[in-house]
Amino acid sequence: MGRTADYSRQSCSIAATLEVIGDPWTLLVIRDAFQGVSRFEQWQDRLGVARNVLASRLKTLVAHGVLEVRPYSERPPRNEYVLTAKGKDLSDVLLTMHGWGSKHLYGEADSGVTFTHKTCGSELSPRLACSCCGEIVKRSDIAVDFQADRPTVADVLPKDEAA
Amino acid sequence: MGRTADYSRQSCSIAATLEVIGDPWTLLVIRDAFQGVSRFEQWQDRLGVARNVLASRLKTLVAHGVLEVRPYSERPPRNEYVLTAKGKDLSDVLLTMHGWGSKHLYGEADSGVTFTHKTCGSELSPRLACSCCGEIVKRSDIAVDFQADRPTVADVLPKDEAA
DNA sequence: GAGCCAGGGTTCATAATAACAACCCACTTG
DNA sequence: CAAGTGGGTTGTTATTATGAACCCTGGCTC
Repeated sequence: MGRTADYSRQSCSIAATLEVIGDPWTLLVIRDAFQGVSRFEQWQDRLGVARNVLASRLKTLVAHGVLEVRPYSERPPRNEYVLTAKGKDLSDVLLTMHGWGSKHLYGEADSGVTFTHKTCGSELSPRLACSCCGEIVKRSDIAVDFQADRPTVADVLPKDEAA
Repeated sequence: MGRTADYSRQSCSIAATLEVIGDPWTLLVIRDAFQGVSRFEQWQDRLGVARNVLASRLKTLVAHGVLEVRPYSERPPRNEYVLTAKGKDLSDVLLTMHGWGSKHLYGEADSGVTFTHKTCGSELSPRLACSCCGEIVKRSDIAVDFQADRPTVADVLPKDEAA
């Protein structure tokens, strides 16, 4: 579901990732979750997204294991949504996008949020490093390898469940 | 234009970035551009996206300075589209998304493409590093700073031009 | 215990997009 | 000069998102 576009015939983890987080509003929902938002009304207030769309996005993020439902009240039954470990791992994606937007759209760190790297005290402008050797990766140092006959996005994601 | 969702009232470089690359198919267009695709028919064949949608995406990517039109033939007038420096800087976003998808959707490197870090020879699983101190960034080492009264996405992006 | 409020949704009708198919134009090739 | 190719545009139809209204559970207050 989500956007009309159907990436499921591709065999690519970028396409698969977009199948999970590529719907309109989804990444902003996740961004807000990193800033501590966990309840329906909070997201609705901050984003101004239509309530049915928000409900649908939360549902599919839960289905994909990015968010987790947690009841925080029994008597009036109420749920909140918190990031799972899988969801928290999306921080790199958000930071990278923040870095690109700050550099190329806003002029360096003029948007509403900046990140400070606590251990060195400087403002964080993230670069990619190789987890193996720790070196910062240059585009020219990357070789792309294609493999044939890999599972498609459809093979790898849960069957669609949205209402 | 693009997706119906309108992020332009926000003041956030993630939202601004999504305004540029958040439309359906857009990131896959860019992914293919990194793999050497530069012509209309190539994208159309690989993605299966509707031709009018593809034309619209290329147009807005050019308008945002991510792609650049370059005529490669005069006599039958023909254009190709190549990544600008700004566009090439999106490699980090794609690599990060690839990393997340490989780890959490495919099981480690089982998707169609992998990246090798040439200088150390290992398969690249990208981590974020601080450009200042070079250290790999842990989520817990990041402090988030909010500023008030920053320009909104609408202030920062060119007026919409799409057909 | 009637009325009102809050949180967390669902259910419509309507507007905006994406999909799909057909068509067009400028050549090139046989 | 008929057919083909690259790069689109122009419809029409199917899907989404928007927006507003409504619902349900329960608490609060008078």
